[in-house]
Amino acid sequence: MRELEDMSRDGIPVTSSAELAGRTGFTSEQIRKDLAYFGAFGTRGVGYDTSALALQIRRILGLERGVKYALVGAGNLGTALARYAQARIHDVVVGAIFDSDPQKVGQVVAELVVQPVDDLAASCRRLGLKVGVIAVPAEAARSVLEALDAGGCQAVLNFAPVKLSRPPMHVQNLDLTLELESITYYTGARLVRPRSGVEA
Amino acid sequence: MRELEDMSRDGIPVTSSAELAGRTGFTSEQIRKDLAYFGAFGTRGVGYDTSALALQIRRILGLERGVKYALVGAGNLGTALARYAQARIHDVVVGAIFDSDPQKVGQVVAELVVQPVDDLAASCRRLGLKVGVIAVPAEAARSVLEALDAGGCQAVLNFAPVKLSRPPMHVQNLDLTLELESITYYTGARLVRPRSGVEA
DNA sequence: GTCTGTGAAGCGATTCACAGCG
DNA sequence: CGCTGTGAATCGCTTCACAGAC
Repeated sequence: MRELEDMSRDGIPVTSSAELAGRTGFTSEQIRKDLAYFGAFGTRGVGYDTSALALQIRRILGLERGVKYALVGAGNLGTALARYAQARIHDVVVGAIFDSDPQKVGQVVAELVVQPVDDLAASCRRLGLKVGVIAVPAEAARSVLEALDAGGCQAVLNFAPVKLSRPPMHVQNLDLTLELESITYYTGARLVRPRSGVEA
Repeated sequence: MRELEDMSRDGIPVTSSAELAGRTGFTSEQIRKDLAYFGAFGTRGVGYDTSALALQIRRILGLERGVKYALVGAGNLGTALARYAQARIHDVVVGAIFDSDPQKVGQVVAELVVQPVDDLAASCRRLGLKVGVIAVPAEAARSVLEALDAGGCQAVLNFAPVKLSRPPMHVQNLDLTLELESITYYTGARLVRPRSGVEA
């Protein structure tokens, strides 16, 4: 979607799955197959209309009407996420920020006043927030998830280093500490050798 | 590894793949298979020694001798990562922080003085840093990767919203904006319906 | 001729199922 | 008897290859 929008902005009206492949690192078949799950968006013998396809993907992702999410945790990571998103993305935007620390409540982060976590569920309902982002310590994560559920959130991105799950919600766990710890595996001096072709 | 260390700390000396499965959300076969790639660490009929297995995994990941990494970008995300890691993880630790902004250079973040990016390659070599973390804007990411390569880094975690790759380095791309944008897909009101069983 | 959309083949990863060992 | 370690079966995703549309 990003490449398509870049191309459209640069005045390139049409592209092919092969060109997109070159720009994204996926294969052309992969791109065609993925699109096929949702419909047929190209013209045989020609390719894809960059702006039209970008729009379709926006629609598929549900980004049409700018999504607002509940950001829980106004610590370092939470603040980074709020500012980051505010600066870079236009379609996904922080709708409200929450924190349990009375010191943080009332402060302004990314143009929003930090709310007490106790209001989380109620605020989500009132503002109609369907997406939550958890950026709190591991211990607090589970209860935050429950509050988001109670507030009617359907999708959650969890940055706390615990694997959370709560059907039928969609919970995406993104553990940065894990990421940092596993990357070291790819450091040259291997101390334990895998038995066969690992190395993915 | 984390569960094992928790259990060991809590005085649980032995566990089974089934118990680990329950605690982690993986299946027991998955756990056994994964371990099998690297050797045989359990005792049939008994299970695994929690502390011994944790140690083996540490060794496999190369976490034995605390890894230090080069953190490039002392912005919001970079700062969050530095403090985050400093507080939570003990085995993976920031070795040096770099930024291109003269205003930031010289400032202290997570007990380290921010260095100019121009010194990146040289500092990596001097300090023997093999892991790099990129937390700079998209435009600057590619040149940072090149500098890390020149500095002898072998594994890189890239937070900039561009897909980077540079064999034979191992580059892990972790695009938070992408993560934020895709999570919205799982929001109830689906506007485009997938053709078959998507929904992974 | 070009490039999409898609059945069919291929392949790696997960799951099954059980032999082997304590 | 319990639980690991592992070949075999299965599954689903990726790649191939080509018919169909322009």
